[in-house]
Amino acid sequence: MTRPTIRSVAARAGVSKSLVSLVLQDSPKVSPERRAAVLAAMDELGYRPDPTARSLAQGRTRAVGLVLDDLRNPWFVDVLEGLRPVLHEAGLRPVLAESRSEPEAPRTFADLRVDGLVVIGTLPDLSVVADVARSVPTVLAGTRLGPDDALDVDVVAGDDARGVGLAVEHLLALGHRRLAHVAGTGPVGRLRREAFERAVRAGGATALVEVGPMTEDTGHRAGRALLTRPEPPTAVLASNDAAAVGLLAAAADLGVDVPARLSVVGYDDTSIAALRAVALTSVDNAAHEVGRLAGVRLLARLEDPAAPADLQLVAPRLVVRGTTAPPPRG
Amino acid sequence: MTRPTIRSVAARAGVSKSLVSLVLQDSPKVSPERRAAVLAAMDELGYRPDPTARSLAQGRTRAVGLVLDDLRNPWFVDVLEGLRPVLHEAGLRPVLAESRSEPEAPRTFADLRVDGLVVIGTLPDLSVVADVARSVPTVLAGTRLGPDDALDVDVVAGDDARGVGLAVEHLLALGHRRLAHVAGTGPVGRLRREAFERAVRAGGATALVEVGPMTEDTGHRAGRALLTRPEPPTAVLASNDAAAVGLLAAAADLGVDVPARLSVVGYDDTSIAALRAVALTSVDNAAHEVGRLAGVRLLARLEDPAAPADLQLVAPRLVVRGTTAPPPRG
DNA sequence: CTGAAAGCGCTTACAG
DNA sequence: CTGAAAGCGCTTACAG
Repeated sequence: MTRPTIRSVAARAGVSKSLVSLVLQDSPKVSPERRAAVLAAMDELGYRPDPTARSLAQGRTRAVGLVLDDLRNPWFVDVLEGLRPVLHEAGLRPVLAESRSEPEAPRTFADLRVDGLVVIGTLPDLSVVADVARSVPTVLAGTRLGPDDALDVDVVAGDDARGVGLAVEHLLALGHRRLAHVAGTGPVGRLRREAFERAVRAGGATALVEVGPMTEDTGHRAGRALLTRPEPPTAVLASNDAAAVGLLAAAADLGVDVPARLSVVGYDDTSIAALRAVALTSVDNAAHEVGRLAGVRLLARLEDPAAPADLQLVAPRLVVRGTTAPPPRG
Repeated sequence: MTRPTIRSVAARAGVSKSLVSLVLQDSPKVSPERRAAVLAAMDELGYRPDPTARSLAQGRTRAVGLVLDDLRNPWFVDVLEGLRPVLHEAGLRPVLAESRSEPEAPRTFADLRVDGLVVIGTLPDLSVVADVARSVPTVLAGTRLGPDDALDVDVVAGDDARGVGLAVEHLLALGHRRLAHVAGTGPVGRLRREAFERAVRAGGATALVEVGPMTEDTGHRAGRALLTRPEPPTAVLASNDAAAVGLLAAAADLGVDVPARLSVVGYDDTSIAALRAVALTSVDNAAHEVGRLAGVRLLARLEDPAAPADLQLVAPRLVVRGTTAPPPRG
């Protein structure tokens, strides 16, 4: 009971092997009668084409490698959700890898002969990607290139300058005059930080900055540092939601009431922000849309590999919840 | 500038095509000198074997399909982390799919000719898996078979009866006498619920039960229902951490202090439980170990497809944090 | 230990 | 519209 092949289908339908192949490819050169006969034979035998053989013959796998740094970050999953339907519709099948546990993932994908590569979020090191991008069409989603990245690829990302601007404007409008930022590292961290300082300065307010990896722990540590200053800030913008949650914990530790005495804003609007017990005001970075556009971009790139690399920014949106309020009086 | 193949490598090394193939397979039949020559040629040409061609010739893909229901549930990611290294060491490459967004994933994997399949966590419907498991070696990780599942496959899961027992014993030891459980659906939900009722009864205490899908929302709703009863419980065990977080939110809404007036225990000990702002007492379901053992089980199954199906239970562990305490006096 | 040949299951020109 | 042939890049007996 070996698997049926085009050979057995052809025999059963009383046609040649290549006719079966043409039917598989929906070729218009096949008469309706023969097509019906072949389809019937396929059905009777339970035939399913072997993608391995097809890939070898066609020289393309119809697979797209998706690399993200950390499956635990729900933001990545949002991007994935926007991306997946686009690939699916194009008959491409996503294959996922987490670079944190498999740093060589982009190269592995290249060896697998994927048709394209999408890198989601900021990777600690882009050099492997730079290498692979020379032979595989590649799109970066939800991250930005740094000045040192020798990489000429399409990029789709949230407009961080605007997102930070929205958050700062919200806080300024509430009346805050001492604002702090827990900044992340990497190109995105730098962009957000610069936008923060620019926006706060433009509002004539004071900007404090703490820096660290975008984790709960960083937020907690930064929170303690900021809140024990002689003149603590009345509002903090975190580099992401995890850091914001750390800030909230630090405030709780120190008996600082949020939002009465401290306003906190997160970034990315992940599911953690929406938890009732957290209710974090956060910048929705349009992850879903970033994913969708990255997919569209990759398809365009597959069509026209020679087109110049493109940078596309998606407008973010501020989601106001329970952690922001006017500063305490006096 | 076409990719190098064994053909070009052979030409460069001055040997035959098949000799190159033998080197690729680490065959002991190759003389050290020739092997060195071939390896040098590969290196000079930057040769990487084509896995597509290899799969077609060998009739195996060395890929393992991993199906999970929801990438957002961090518990799944923990299982993945335990599983991945085992597969990696065996030269198998994991391919991930989320059944929530791709219900046909198991069948897709079968069409791709994966060598094996691991189903992680509870799927809403196992019928597709049952179908695929007939032709593809399959292991279920972190879920249990229901009485109606016509499926004869290996299962590796946390020992839910024991885990629930640990939680209930903890609460009884603290002095609680009115315990509630927010039960989930499916085989796992049923197991946990039965274990809860058994353990509470054995302790001579009163057991209340609310049922619903394992979400924050269910926890929130159940919390309101339980806490507004004439005689509310003093402790609640949730079916998972998400539901427990919903419970915490309901308690906060109603001004019920946790843990002074209500103890809450979660299940799975996900990263949410460990957040400082949550500090949830939870049952560590040994997700990592479940993943590891599922991998080991799959390898054994690939070795011996005829072996009888096996059920393996992993001992859970209670992680006590800040949401449990003795009941209020009086 | 080595080399020539057939084959894995499909697709792709190419001649009818 | 159809059929016979070659080829995708490997592996696998098989004869030397």
